[in-house]
Amino acid sequence: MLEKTFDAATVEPRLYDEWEKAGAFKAGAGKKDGQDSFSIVIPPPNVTGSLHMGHALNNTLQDVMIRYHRMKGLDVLWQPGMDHAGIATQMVVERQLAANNEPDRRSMGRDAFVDRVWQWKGESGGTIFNQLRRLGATADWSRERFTMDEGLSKAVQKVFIQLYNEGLIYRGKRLVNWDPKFETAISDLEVENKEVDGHMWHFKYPLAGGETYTYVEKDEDGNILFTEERDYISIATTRPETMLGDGAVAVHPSDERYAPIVGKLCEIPVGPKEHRRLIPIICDEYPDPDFGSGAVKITGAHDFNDYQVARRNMIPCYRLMDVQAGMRADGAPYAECAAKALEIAKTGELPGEREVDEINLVPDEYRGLDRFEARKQIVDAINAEGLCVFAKDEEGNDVPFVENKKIMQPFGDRSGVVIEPMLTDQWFADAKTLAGPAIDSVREGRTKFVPQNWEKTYFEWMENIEPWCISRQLWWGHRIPAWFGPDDHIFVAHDDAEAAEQAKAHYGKDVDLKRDEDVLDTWFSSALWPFSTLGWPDKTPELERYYQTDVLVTGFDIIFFWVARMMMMSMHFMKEEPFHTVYVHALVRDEHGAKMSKSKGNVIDPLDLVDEYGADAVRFTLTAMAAQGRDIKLATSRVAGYRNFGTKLWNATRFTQMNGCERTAEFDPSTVKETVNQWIVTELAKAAKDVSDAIEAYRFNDAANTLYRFVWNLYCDWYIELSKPVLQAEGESAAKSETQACAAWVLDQICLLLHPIMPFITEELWAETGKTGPARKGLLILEDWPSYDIKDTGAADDINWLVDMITAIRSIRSEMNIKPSTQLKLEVVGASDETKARLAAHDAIIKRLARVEDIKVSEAVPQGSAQVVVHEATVALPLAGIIDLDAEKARLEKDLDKIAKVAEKFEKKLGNEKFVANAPAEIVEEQKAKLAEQNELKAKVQEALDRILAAL
RNA sequence: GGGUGAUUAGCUCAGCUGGUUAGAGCAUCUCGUUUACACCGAGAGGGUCGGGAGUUCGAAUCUCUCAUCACCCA
Repeated sequence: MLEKTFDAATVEPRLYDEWEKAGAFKAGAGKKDGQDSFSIVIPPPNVTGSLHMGHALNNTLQDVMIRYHRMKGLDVLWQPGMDHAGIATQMVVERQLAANNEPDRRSMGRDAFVDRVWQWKGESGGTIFNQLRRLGATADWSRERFTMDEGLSKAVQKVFIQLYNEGLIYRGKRLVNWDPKFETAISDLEVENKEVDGHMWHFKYPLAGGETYTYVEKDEDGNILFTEERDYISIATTRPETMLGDGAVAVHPSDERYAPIVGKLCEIPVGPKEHRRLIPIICDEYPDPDFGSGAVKITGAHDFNDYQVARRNMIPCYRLMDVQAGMRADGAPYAECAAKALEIAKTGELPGEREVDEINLVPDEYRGLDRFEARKQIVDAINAEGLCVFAKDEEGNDVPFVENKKIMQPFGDRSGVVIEPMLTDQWFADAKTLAGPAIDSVREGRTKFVPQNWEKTYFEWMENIEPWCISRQLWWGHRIPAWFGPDDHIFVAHDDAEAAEQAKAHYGKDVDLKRDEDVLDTWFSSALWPFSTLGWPDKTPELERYYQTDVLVTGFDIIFFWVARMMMMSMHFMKEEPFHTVYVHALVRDEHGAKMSKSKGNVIDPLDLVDEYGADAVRFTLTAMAAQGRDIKLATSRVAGYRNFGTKLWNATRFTQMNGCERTAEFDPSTVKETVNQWIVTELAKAAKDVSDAIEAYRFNDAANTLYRFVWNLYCDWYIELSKPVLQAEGESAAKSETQACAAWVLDQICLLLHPIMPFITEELWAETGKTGPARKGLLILEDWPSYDIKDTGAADDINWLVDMITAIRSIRSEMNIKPSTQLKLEVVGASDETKARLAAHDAIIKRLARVEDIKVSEAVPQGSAQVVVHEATVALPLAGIIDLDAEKARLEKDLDKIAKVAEKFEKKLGNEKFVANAPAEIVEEQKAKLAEQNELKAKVQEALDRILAAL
């Protein structure tokens, strides 16, 4: 006999072990001959990561599909693995070194540090997989891959070399997002733009040689508002320290105010007086004439917009900062550099990227300062010189004009420090070219997004894709297979020897080569995931069998990271999409819809939920809430509710055990005789089809809700209750043994259907109910997904009538305050032959469930009865002297009112000529039938009311 | 500023291609040891589907518009 409740905490680990021992997670476990494959590659979690709700949802849905398809007999592979997370992992290990007072990364050297990272990985990496096991995830752990393992590294190398040789990877000096804490380039997806309090300073850039012009401001109609003779142009900036690197001042071509001075030079109002730099005033579409003064300083090396302007207009980009975002302290003294810059400004001739980069325009006194300290000093210096724009304070004094305003500032999502746009040498992949086929795949429907609207986001991003900066200045990652000759000529090769060979051919002699220090972006290796994990570049049977994979399951916040990159690389190297479907699920938020974050303290740890409610409840909750196109607001009450659902099923099984419901080998659902049994098997077949359809259509919530309804509302609330009179009758009968077998059989089917979502409790019940009756083949996890050939015998009509009858009597009892213990007598008036037959057939059930001791068919309603209309018949409860006639009158009136309202709706509809003329005939018929039904009901209730009125 | 999505019972949400008497769970109220289950059962109350306009015989569902909120990108 079962315990009263399911003990998830002890059962779950035991079952997980059994599954694993049975080899149930292995690729192809339980596959049927001739069946196709079904494969999913896990979106690789980060080796430093631990399980959060997003993972829980993501992996639950994958596991539901995996378990479902495995049961369907497909050759299933769920390929697990992790990525090496360059920055995050390096950060974790560096922190650990610091905490242990060990030498830092630089003092221990690259090789020792990388060894140390591997050591860390061996000890602490991948905790997330143990957490996924607790959720019941059935990935094929024996095939776990890691982006840094040998095979995947080989794939990365091959891809890099091939793309380089195809001209799709190149090296160049570009503006990239620079993280000064980690001292590496990062992708713009790793940058978080946040609104912070900032300042906007307004400064005067004096015109060269003391020139003046008439500054005129006009309103929309051309009326002059303000005129002033000026010897400067006014600039607004939020970053005064970058003024040192200005290459120009730009104004909009349509801006008449500055038309007189376009093409002239102006002076940057900072630095030693004798070396003030002159820069040109140019026209460009970029400045917004209505914003600030309408004039914008152009600092190509430190701002993405300025960079574009600089490139368009041949303006030099002067780098001002070092790798830690301190002001540069290298190179020639300021005087020398400033002179070179002045020369460039005057001639307009742009030297090479390298030469420009050697010019350090940071004045000597600011060299080596932190950028924020430099900012402060520069502002002070300009103000002291009176080259700021002035405003009046409250007392009418002139004060420097500084606006306090919100500005968007980029932060590194890992480091949390302000990201600096920085001109550096990096490797780039030609994402635009690679994106082409990937865009076509989706446009031509070879890969579909579910829900479809995410296609738009995908296109948006892919069509505006920028060159992908793939190099990182880190030590942990795939080192770029490129060597530099003495003249910086690049040799891309598989190893030193090959590079040396290439160099020898190039130079005609042996030379010293220096290998590139940089590693590749983690996403470069993740992009290969769908095929590299299957063994590419080798031609493995796995690749043959499981590529293309079926579906990628991911959150929308990560479409760019995973989907886009996997699509690009797969199309290029495999010539086939990595997956035919991308299922994009929601973000899990807290119950009020706020994003879960550590700082808010509203994080729900999925493992805490598993501890408290069991993995099945957590899985069911996430599945039931995974409606397409909506965020999940997770309330723990919901999880508790689904835990209760599991207990309900558990206890239903317990009931069947107590009532001799054993499985029998010969039970055949298509030949059951009892109406109740016919009904439940028909409903089961319907539910099973709905569940299959829902899972295949990625409508996971529908699958969960269908099961919930079937198990609780149909099987437990009605089937079991309706079966009780038969099951608990004395002695043996055909009806009893059929019902016993049927109840057990349906329970088996429930276990099968529910297993993908609630694997543990169903497996446990499967074992429990397997202790009697025919022996089980094995574990539930490897059982066959059911399908049924059960014809509808129309039993549902009968049962619906029965349910209506019982509910009506219960309702009346409750409303008339009849004690539950009171046994009533029932008189049914105006019953059709069918109703009479049903009354006879279900006599015992009605008596039991409605607590009635006697049922008879009568000609007339007895005086002083409570009455309720069930279909065509009036059910009278003779309660003369007991019932409150006024209350009964009120009840019937209320009823009547309700019916009248409904009837009115139909009448109105049918009274509309246009409706009758235009609506499909079947709809009109349906409405007519409904109206007739309501009218009939109304008449009966009216009669009942009349009888009460007569008795009053 | 651009984009996307949301707005349905007190709360969290279903409601797919327009035809339901607008549903569920939780919460609420009343009743209940009818021995599978109080992590339960029975019954009940509760919504002019964010506002407005339109298309249509018919709109929670389609269109427009406004409002509020959220997220993404500038």
